[in-house]
Amino acid sequence: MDSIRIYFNRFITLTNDEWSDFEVCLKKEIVEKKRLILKEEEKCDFLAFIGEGMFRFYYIKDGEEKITAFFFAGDFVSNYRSFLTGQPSDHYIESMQESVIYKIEKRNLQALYDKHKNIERLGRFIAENLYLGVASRLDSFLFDSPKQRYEALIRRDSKLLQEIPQYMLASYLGVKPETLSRIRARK
Amino acid sequence: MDSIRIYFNRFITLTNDEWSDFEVCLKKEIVEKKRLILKEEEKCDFLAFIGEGMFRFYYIKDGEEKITAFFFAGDFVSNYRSFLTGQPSDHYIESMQESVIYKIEKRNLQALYDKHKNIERLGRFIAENLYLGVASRLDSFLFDSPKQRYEALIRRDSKLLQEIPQYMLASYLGVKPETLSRIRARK
DNA sequence: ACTATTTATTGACTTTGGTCAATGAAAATG
DNA sequence: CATTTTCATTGACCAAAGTCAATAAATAGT
Repeated sequence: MDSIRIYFNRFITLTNDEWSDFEVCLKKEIVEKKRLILKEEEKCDFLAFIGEGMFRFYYIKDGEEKITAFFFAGDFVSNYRSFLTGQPSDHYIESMQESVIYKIEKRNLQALYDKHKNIERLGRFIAENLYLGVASRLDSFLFDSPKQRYEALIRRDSKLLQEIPQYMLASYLGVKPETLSRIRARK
Repeated sequence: MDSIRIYFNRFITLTNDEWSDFEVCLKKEIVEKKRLILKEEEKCDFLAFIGEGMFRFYYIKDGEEKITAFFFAGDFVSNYRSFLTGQPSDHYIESMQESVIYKIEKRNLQALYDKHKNIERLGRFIAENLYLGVASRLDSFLFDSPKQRYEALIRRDSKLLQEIPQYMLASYLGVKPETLSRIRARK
């Protein structure tokens, strides 16, 4: 469990006191491949820190799976919108490999926010970080072509290319599998 | 100045003590129409609370203005990415009407974060709120057509339609003015 | 190793939004 | 109020992504 503590130093260094309070709220779970950890209509009452593995965050529109995001080791996976607002999720979260996650429930996190100023700050850092992620993804959609998005993706995140089937990448890029195949062909 | 305090109750109720510390950091500015409050390449070291007026947040690509967001009374306007990361802005922020803003500088806000737990929390709420905004905008781009985006826009935000010229709305929706005109025509 | 299933590619055609240009309408300016 | 400039609309054409369908390649299951 202590191995995941270092991940948090990216955001903030917690004292031993703060960390031990935090740690008792973390529930470790082993998740098999292709398991849903959140279903549509469910309220998302947790953040899950990914120790190992990866997840996809998708919803279904007109019978088709639309992938909004992927999450990897070191990320928090959650439907953050549902988590924040209490509204039911419009997305599914599915493991793409056998994974290890550490869940923290909303009510526990809120208690920690109340108790420790530093954890309140950690919560801010997490929100700010998620903001930056989604903002830069929005940017790539706003005014780049699918081809540019694909090229930016392989430049930044070659990990994605190796582990994720192409039709899922296509969905993530907002195009059809045929189109992604053609983008790759003309090069 | 007190009139803007009530806006904050949307996020959190500050004590008189917290508020007075906050208030002294707010610098009121009257901004004429079509004034840039942030230029490209500048570091954005402030959040500006909008008391009156509206702003557009845009950048220039291939000589064309691309509008990423609009901000209205009650919003915080800023290049939040630049504010958080310290990187120079890739966007401009321009007033679209004569406006009244209350600026708070990053270093002052950080001092307030340190001093008052409640303001630290306010900072979290602001980040969470901005996250929700950009996430729902990303959603509309991910898998809706321009036509669906336009219709969603007029359903939610008819204010936009009245005050904003159509070619700016087009840019905001990610299409050319001609296309938006045609979308409106076929109905 | 063989089979069934899933995933990726390719072709022909359609749809949609972009481009360029002309025209009309509205708003700003003097 | 007249003129200029900006903004919105429309048409003809183009380019890019979607659709539908066939086939090939890769993967999983037995």
